[in-house]
Amino acid sequence: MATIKEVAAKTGLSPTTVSRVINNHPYVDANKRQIVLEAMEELGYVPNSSARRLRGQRTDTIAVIISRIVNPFFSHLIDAMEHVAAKEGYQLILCDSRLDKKRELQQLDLLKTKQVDGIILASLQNKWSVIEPFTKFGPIICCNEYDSNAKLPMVICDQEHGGYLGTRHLIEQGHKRIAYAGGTDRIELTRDRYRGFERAMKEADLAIDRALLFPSFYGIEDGKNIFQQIISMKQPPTAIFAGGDEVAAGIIREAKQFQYRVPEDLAVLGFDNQPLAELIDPGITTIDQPIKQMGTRAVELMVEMIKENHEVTYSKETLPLQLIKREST
Amino acid sequence: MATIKEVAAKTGLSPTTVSRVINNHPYVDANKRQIVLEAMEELGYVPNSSARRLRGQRTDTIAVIISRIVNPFFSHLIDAMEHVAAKEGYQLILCDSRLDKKRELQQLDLLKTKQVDGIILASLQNKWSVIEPFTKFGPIICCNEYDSNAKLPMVICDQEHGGYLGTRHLIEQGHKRIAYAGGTDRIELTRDRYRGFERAMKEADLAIDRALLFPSFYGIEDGKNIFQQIISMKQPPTAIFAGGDEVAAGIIREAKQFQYRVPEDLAVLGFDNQPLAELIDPGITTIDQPIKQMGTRAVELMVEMIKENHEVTYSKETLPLQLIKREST
DNA sequence: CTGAAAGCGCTTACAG
DNA sequence: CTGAAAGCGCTTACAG
Repeated sequence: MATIKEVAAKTGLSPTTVSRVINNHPYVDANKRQIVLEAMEELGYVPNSSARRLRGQRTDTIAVIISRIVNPFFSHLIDAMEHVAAKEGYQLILCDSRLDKKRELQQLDLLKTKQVDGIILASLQNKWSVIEPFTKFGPIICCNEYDSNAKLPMVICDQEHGGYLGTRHLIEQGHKRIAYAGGTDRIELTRDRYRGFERAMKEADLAIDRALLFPSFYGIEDGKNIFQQIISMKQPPTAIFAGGDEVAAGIIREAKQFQYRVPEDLAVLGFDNQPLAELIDPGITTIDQPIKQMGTRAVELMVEMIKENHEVTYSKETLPLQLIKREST
Repeated sequence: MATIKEVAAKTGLSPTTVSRVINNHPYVDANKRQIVLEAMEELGYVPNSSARRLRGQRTDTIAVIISRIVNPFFSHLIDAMEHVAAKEGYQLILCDSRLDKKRELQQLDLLKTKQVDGIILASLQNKWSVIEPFTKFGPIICCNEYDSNAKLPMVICDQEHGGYLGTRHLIEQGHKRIAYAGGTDRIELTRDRYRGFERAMKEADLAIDRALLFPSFYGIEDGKNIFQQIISMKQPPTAIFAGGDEVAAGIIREAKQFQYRVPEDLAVLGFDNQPLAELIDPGITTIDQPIKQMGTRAVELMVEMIKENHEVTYSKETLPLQLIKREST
């Protein structure tokens, strides 16, 4: 690759001037600017990004940490984020923690090693006390998942309300034995959702049967397993609130396989409003998360922080969740 | 951030020795090694990656260019690739071209700007003549999509055979009026699939009605639109071979909405064997692509090329495709 | 408007 | 086994 020196040599100008042209500085003679531009073109010159980063102390790159790229929720979030990032002149680096604490830690190191200007945590594996030391090295914000101990800016959804909305809907449909498969304590997001579930149940004077609480799972296979457990219960639930549409879809699929009618024999409620929810039969009643808005806002906030050299302090933007009624309930 | 100099100062050793410890060189006194390690720990030292890259002329990073991350095909491909890359000590950068030539070109520039050691093209927007000049700057390989003019290593699937397999299956089910919605000429991959369709039709002495050929589309909405077109035909097809499972799912969804029975009134065949294909009702008969194997192999090949300083020459590994029979045909 | 010089933080021959 | 020096390719005060 040609270097700035070669461009300088070819034009008879100094590297400084060439650099000024590259960086669009004012105060470069229009004529000389033209000459430099042509020389760069001819030599196929492109600035070496490592050198720029080393010298300029910025990378124009943002890392996003998620926990599972094959989850459509995350791929749509990434899609939305990338869109804004590109518009703002930033590159996005996708980091998949695969729910692994050590991997997340390695990915946070990108900030220390100066590979990125900031990190958006769309999932959260480590505790705040572990993450906190990294905030010294650049902006970190939460988007989607969160930890209320964390002194970080957050762009999140009102999960408690989501849990409440879904549960109340099931109750309104006449259900009294309601299973909950969103998990109760893995992370704060699931805890808050569960609190919404609790609130709705309490409001309706319904008891929560601990036998009907399932850990939070992600995939289709998990949904199938949950149905298998339900089918073998002496007192099965009449409705189930799943932790995500994929889980809901797995439950429905397996239910149909075993000649259960949805929603008559078992009502199923999802979460996320993924494209999938509308595709399967019956369509999944679900809680819509404003993914695009959340991703967009998180990147905007991050760019702002990087540019303004914001220090990282607590702030919280909460977006609303809404119920989408379909045929599975 | 602490620098190598500070570590050196703290230990009373030279930066050279510290560097040797960082890079696990032999010939460092075991004792001193220990001292350096402790100092790094205490200072929270992490090497600046831009400096390393600039000096070492390598990034240990590979870019993968895809055309649409929300396509489950690509998110699963990325997932498989990331898995191997991490194991081999490489970082993966996800580049979404969004089917845009200019964006793809910018992403190819990552090689020139030395941000990555190599590029895996999982989709292809530009012609070979446009891509060719970039091969001077580092290894580029094709994975999934391809261009047979390209003098590049490729890891691909036998698309012609896939098109043939699916079509023959529909013919065996007794269909004679078969629609094809995989596109006929956008890219070589779709062209080859279409050639398989043609071969099967010809073998069975069936005519291809041009009115039943649809461009290649991607999403659920496209599937719905296709069904709308079919429903308004005087001589509608009895079966349709879609370009992907999402399109097939869209067709099926819309068909059911209009009281069409699948497969009795319209048989639908997909492509990819995405999780979706098994979830919806009826399950989608589809052509399975060995995504994991393809992604794994591509990264292995790339790592090999980077390490061995392979020059980029033509080579081709073709993986087999197979028919998965479900209820939609 | 322009250029010489210093320096970002590393690693790699080279010499010992 | 160890260190001084050069240099990777840029950009940014500084001086003019």
